[in-house]
Amino acid sequence: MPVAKGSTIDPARTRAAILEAATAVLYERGLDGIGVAELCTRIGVSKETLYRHFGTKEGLVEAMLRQRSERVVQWLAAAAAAAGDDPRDQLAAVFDALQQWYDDPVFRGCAMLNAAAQHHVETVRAITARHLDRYLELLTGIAERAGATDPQVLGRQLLMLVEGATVVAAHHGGAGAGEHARHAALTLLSAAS
Amino acid sequence: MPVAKGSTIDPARTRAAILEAATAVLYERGLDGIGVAELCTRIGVSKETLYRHFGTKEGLVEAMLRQRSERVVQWLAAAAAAAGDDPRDQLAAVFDALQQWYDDPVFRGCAMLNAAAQHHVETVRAITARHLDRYLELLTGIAERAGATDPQVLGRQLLMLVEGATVVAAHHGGAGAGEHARHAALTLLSAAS
DNA sequence: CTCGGATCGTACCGATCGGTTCGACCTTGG
DNA sequence: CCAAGGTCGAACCGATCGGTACGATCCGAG
Repeated sequence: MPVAKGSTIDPARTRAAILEAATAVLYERGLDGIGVAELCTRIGVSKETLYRHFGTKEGLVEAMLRQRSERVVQWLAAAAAAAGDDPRDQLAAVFDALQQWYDDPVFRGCAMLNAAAQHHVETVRAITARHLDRYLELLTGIAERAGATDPQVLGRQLLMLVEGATVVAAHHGGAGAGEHARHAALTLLSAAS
Repeated sequence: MPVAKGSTIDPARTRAAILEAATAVLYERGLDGIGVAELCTRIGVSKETLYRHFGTKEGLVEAMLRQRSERVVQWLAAAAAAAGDDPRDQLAAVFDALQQWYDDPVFRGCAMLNAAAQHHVETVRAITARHLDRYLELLTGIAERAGATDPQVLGRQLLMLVEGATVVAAHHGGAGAGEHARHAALTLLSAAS
């Protein structure tokens, strides 16, 4: 479906639609795995329009990574919040949500880590670092509420489990990865409080 | 330093030297972050020589990933073996070795994972999967010798910790990552036996 | 009804890509 | 001492890259 014909009611809508469609394609093919020309035909938009909205391919990539990071973190936070007040339930809910993600046929690992692995550009690496920051914040919060002796350290260990589970799921098969990681996380949580 | 002048005593030596030098450059710059021409000048070899030995840039990448995977796994296995007979000591030694790696200024994450994140080629993904297999084998062996109830599951959880620690160290700062992961690993090992 | 702007499609740009070829050189084995 | 072959450096190839320019089209606001 073409993004728009002629003038669109709202240019911002066009930008959002491009971002949405480009995210899917770039995640599937890799940032350097598809050229701007083919990308444009795939998402049904002209190069001129894309470049007016994002200036540069890098600009598009950055906008997409920012949006994606935002969404993923909020999604996990929501899953935790929906699990009730018990920090253990919240932690379990995070890994259950991750397992859901791993089971998605289009799952190809963490988009931010994939991007940082290929683009050594500073802004991309900064977005990835910020992404891990927000993960860490979420997990440290759970550790604190669970009364961990050292919530900072436990949070970081849980972050490693989250990222490790994602890596293993992406490159070694995702079946049961979330469950195994959840079990390990709860063990660490028990031992640390 | 040029790899050789005129005919070399041993063409295999040339190939090994190219592999060695190319590995460092490609790891630093990313597989697609440098062209074959610049790569050749950087490592002091002509394109013709490189192409005769590896046929293709992909061929070079695959050879380099295979060698690298081999070395990393054997290095970790050696570190574990050198720690004595106690499985706990062996596990701790693995994470101490990892911390050493994280502290290396040229550390840029796991080369296999980085490669798999950008090249969707099947052979590259296969090398990465095989790499994780060997990691898993090492860790499961430790879990078995430690008398874990379910060595397969514990091995996979330890694999997640290893990969997670590497990801965090690469993208979020490596200080203390190995120690935190080691502590978590020993906690899991205790809880599982 | 007209005007301004968002869009399309296409052609085009210079640069770089991976890969090939060739003549000259050097070294080693016979 | 000479032939064989590994190597170099540079030229060269077609393809593709990210990015720009332009005329045509369409739509909404006045």
